[in-house]
Formats: sequence, C-alpha cells, structure tokens
Amino acid sequence: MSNAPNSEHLKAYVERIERLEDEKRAMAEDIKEVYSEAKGTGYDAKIIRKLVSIRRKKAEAVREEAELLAVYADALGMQGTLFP
Amino acid sequence: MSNAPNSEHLKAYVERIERLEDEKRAMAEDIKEVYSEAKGTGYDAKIIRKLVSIRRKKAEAVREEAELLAVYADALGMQGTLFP
Amino acid sequence: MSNAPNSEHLKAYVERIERLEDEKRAMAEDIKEVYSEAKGTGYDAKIIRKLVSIRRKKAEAVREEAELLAVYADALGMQGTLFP
Amino acid sequence: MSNAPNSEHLKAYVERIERLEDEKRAMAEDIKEVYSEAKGTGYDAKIIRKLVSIRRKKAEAVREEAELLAVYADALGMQGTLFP
DNA sequence: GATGCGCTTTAAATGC
DNA sequence: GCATTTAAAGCGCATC
Repeated sequence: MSNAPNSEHLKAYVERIERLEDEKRAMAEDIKEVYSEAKGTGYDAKIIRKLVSIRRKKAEAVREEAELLAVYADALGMQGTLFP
Repeated sequence: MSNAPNSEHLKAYVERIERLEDEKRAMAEDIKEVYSEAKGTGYDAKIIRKLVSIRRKKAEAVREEAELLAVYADALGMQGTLFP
Repeated sequence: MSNAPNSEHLKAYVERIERLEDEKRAMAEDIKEVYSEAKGTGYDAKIIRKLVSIRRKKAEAVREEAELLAVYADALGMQGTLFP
Repeated sequence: MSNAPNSEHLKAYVERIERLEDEKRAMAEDIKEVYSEAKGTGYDAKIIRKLVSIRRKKAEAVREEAELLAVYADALGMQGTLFP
C-alpha cells in the first residue's frame, strides 16, 4: 500500500472537485438557457444581463454595509485605538 | 396588463437567473473548500489544481475526438447516397 | 531597412504600453501608500477598504442604471419587437 | 467635534483613494486602446501582449540580478570586519 | 523578523 | 470584439 502522491486520497479529492466543477458548469449552462429562453420570448438578453448586474451590485453593497457595521461593532470594543 | 420592462415575465427570468447564479457561486465555494481541506491534509492545492486541469484537458481532447469520429461516421453514412 | 515583426512600429506600441503600465503600477503604489498613511494615523485599513468597495459598487450600480435607461430609450424606437 | 467613523479625515482618505483608483482605471483603459490601435494597424494583440510580458519578465530578472549584486557587494564590504 | 497563508487583484485564455 | 472564466501574482496578516 502506498502513500505516493497519486494515492487514493488524492484521487478522491480530484474526483470531488471534478464533480463540483461539473455541477458548476451545469449551472452556467442553465443560466445560458434561461437567457436563450428569455430571448426566445422576445426579451433582450442584454437588458436582462444589466438588470441582473445592477441588482447584484446593489445586493453586494448592502451586504458589505452590514459587514462594515459588524466591523464597527468590533471597533467599539477597542475605542480609542481604532480612530485617532 | 402591462408589457413594461418590469413586467412579471421579466422579473421571473431575472429571479431564475439569480437563483442559478447563487447555486453556481455555492459550487465555486464548495470547490474552494475542497482545496482547503486537501491542503489541510497535507496536499499542495497548486498541484491538485494542475491535476484537475490536465485531466479536464484530456477529457476534452477525448470528447472532441469522439465528435470527430461522429463526423466521420456521418460522412460514411453519406457515402451510400453519394455513390449509389 | 525592415518591416519585420520587430519593426519600429511594433517597438513603439510595446513601449507605449510599457509606459502606461508603469504609470498604472505607480497609481497602485500610491493607493497603497494612502492606506499605509491612514493606518499610520490610526485608521483601520480594512474599514477604509470596505468603505471604498461599498461606494464603488453603489456608483457602478448607478452608472449601469443610467446605461439601462439609455438601452430602454433605444428600445422605445423599436417598440413591439423588444417586449412580447 | 467628532471622531466618528465618518469623520472628515476618513472621508479625505477615502476620496484620495477613489481619485487614485480612477486614474488607475484610466491607465488600464489607455492600455486597452493602444492594443486596439495596434490591432487596427495590423498587429496581433496577442503577440504584443506576449512581447510585453517577456520584456517585463526580463526586466524583473535583471533587476533581481542587480539586487543580488548589491547583496554580494554588502557581503564584500563586511569582509574587512569579519576577517581583520 | 521571517515564513506561510488566505485573499484580493491582475493577466491570460476561452467562448459567444 | 467583448465578456466571462481561470490561472498566477502580490499583498497584508498572523504566527512563530
């Protein structure tokens, strides 16, 4: 029995990653299909893409704001050292 | 009833895409976790990355070879019509 | 005199790009210095980083919204073809 | 007068960083334009990219060699103190 | 004060 | 030709 670099453990990791990558690719394909379908029913994919992008950026900004608050909360515990 | 840009249909498409993108992101995170876990058990993430990459390229080559065979097969099937 | 691939024209392009890349790198260094300076006066770089990120994302969302409006404006010219 | 997180000092830092990031982005755009221009006059952008990359790596190698020499020089200067 | 580590950023490649 | 995706680099951080 071997613990060589190409051992069973390594193989298992590689295969787990490959399965996950397959699923990720499948998701990407599904997304493309939705764009195609939307296009097929008369929508402009470009517009949908922009809408999705805008909404994502807004959501990210909101999420980061919440994180920022958490950081501030931490900072309150060390008041006087964080801000001059 | 409206066909305005923010119609229900459009909203439905946008939300379907957002759900799929969330799942896609989740897959990407899972992949990162597997790399971390592998690293935690002593493997070099960079090496696993290369392994995965090589295997993917080989698999692609095999798939393309199969496609090529399919093209040949088609061509052979056509022979009967080309040369009766 | 030669028009070989390594001609004067090509060299000129390469050098222009290199100069611009140098300036880009200089900007990146300046940014780092500002973070250092802020840190030196007692601010938490992490917080500033988040603030900058949040503001950038908001600004991007606003900019894309404006672009979206422009796309809609275009679409009005082809009303009936864009939305089903 | 306040030392609150959104103080004037903090705002000043954030704005300085944002200005610098704008300039950095502008540089990146300029670089893209040069590639486009080069392409427009018949050059392959991919090749120029490679050229630039190779030259950058060579320049880095030369710089590191110089650093190495400096280390050697220091070491030689120390010899007098190490072996009187 | 040096080393490793994760994260962000940047460069390169690919696909539509 | 553009936009996404992936690979690589650089950086700060945290630890010893």
